[in-house]
Formats: sequence, structure tokens, C-alpha cells
Amino acid sequence: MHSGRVASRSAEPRDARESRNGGGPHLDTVSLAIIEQLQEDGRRPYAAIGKAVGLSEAAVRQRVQKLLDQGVMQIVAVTDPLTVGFRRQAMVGVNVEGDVESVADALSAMDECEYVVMTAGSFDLMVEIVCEDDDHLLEVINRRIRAVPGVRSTESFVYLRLKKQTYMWGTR
Amino acid sequence: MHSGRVASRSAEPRDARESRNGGGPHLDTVSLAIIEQLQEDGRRPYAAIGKAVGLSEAAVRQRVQKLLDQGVMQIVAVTDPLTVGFRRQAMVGVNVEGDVESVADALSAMDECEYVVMTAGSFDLMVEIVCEDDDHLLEVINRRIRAVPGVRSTESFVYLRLKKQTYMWGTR
DNA sequence: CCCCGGCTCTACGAAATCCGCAAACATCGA
DNA sequence: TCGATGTTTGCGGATTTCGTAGAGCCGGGG
Repeated sequence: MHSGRVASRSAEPRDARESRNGGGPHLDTVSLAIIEQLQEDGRRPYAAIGKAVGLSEAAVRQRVQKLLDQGVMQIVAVTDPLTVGFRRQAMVGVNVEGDVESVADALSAMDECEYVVMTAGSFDLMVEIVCEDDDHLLEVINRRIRAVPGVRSTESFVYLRLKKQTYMWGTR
Repeated sequence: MHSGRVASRSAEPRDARESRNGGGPHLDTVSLAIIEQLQEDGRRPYAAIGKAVGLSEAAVRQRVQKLLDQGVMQIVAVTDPLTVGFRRQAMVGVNVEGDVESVADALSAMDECEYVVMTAGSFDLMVEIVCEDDDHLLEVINRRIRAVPGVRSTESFVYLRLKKQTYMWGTR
């Protein structure tokens, strides 16, 4: 019962953020607001989200489902791996000769690589890896990653302590 | 009805992963299993989790609440910022003179820093930053980060494309 | 040996939430 | 103007969440 109709989204000019998002699906202001709600609490009830963004419970539910299906967002538990028993974690900078994308795909296929991103700068790729122990770490870096065709060199940064980890860009 | 009593956790020897977790609270096998479930789907019902780990719905609920309260895990929506309207993102390697920890704290206090980790290697800190646009990125790196006392130098890696982002270390 | 405090689990009823569906509505192009 | 398409709303029933009370386990005194 939020006083009748909600103003049509297309009535207001498209939010600046909607344009040029790298090829992904278009996200309007309402979906952004929904994501923002779920960044604060991934289990917040649909009705509460609806009240916050001005939509019915069912509409929120359908939008959330679509965002999940499209891969725009995922609702998950995140932890500090070091707290949960993985004793060695590292960021690895990778230099590539040839096709960077195919190397990125190869690294993405590895379970131990939790995070893979193509970058500009003195590395072509940055990869975060999570391992059980030192032996595992050594094997992943020196045997597996360097064995990928196109990998020219790597540089490792072993994690000592995680200081911050947030996902609340929306709540600034 | 999982055949009467669940074996007391302390009956079996402590899981190897439980020890030496960096000072955080002790996590037994069951809590690990719960986290694993929520890494697959952060909204999975407590009853379903209970069936998977061999616990009642209420017990799962109480454990999850405690894990959240203790800060061991968070249940949140995660996205690719580039997909959601933030146009510039970068990893920044930082070299520090003096106390690394205090610099890490200062950087953690900045909203734009989403991820801060102390490392061993040619950088003392690695920081992931999320910005609206080029101007914002420039200001954060050149004015704010370099202005922190103790920061000797920085090197930036601007994100071109996010290839992988997972949180399912448990499901290997 | 017994009792007690602290902690965790189970049981269960009430309240809130989730879910599927059909109808209403908006938008857009023919 | 008229469909085609996609979204939102409004239900009712199934499911889940929530609070709480009581039981089981364990270790530390007395």
C-alpha cells in the first residue's frame, strides 16, 4: 500500500549509472536499490526490500531471481579463508605473451583460483589463489599456473592478514 | 529424524582445519559444513541446511546467527562493480615505511577501498579500490592513498575485465 | 560423588515469509 | 487502434522463520 502506482521507471531520465556497463544487462535504478539492500543483508525479506525500494513483494522476488539467473549478482556467505582453515593465500601477478583472454580462461578453470581479473599495468592478469598449505601453494604457483601456455612470468604476494573485505559500495 | 542423537562433536578428534586459524573463534566440522552450504546459496532455508549437516532447523539458525555476530562470515549480495555502474576499479600495491598495520587501518577507513590485505613480497599491502570514474580514481590514488603517512610508493593495476569471482572454496 | 553453571540441541506453536499464478497494466511497434 | 511482450500486483496455501522452554552434555567445585 504505497499510495497507488509507483512512478514508472522510464518517466524519470535514465540514471547515469545505467549506461555503458561493459556489455552486461541494463540495470535500472530500482534494481540497483534492490542490490544495495541485499549488500547490507543477503537474507533480508522481499517484503522489507519492497518497502524500501517502492515495489511489491512479488515484484522484488522476480527481479532478484532474474538478477541471480543473469549472473549479475550472487547471494553468498563470504569469509576470511585464513579464518576458515585455509592457511595459505596469495595474489599472483601474471605476465602473458599472446592471447591474454585464453590464459585468463585457463586460470579461471582452476579451483584454487578464486578471483581472476585482466588488468592494465605491469601485470596482464591478477589472480587470487586459496590453498590448504605451503606445499599446495607451491604446486599451484610453480607447476600449474606457470604451465599454462602463454604465461611468461609470475610474481607472488603471499597474504599475511586480511584487513578489510566489504561489498557495500552502494551504501556510501 | 536422523536416527537419534548426532555424534557429539567432541567425540571425534578435532578436524585438522580447526587448529591454527589465526586467532579467530574455533570452528568445528559442522559449522564449516554450514558455511559451505551458505556459500552455495546464501538464502538456503535453515531446514535444508540442517538436513545436509545433520542438525535441527533451530540449531542451524542459532549457529548461523552466532557466526554472523562473531564476524566469521557475512551473507551478502556480491556483484561485478563494473557491471553495476562503477566504471573504474583498480588493485593498488603499496610500499610502506614504518608501521604497516597503521597504514592498513588508514586505508581500510576509506570507503573506496573494498579490500585491504597485508602481504609478503614486493608490496607490503594490496588494496582494491572501486571508483565512479577516472577523476575519482585519480583522486583516490594520487591524493588520498599517497597522502597517508608511511606510504612510500604505490603501483596501480586498473581493471579491464573481471573474469572470475567465487566464494565456494568448500565445494571442491 | 553430586550439584551447578554454561552451552548447545531439540521441540513446537505463532507469526512472517516465500512461492506460484492469473489478472491488470505499461510500453512499443505495426 | 491493436496486439505482443514484459512487469507488477494481489491473492491463498505451503513453507520458513522466530522465540522460547526444556533436555542433554560437560567440566569445575564442594
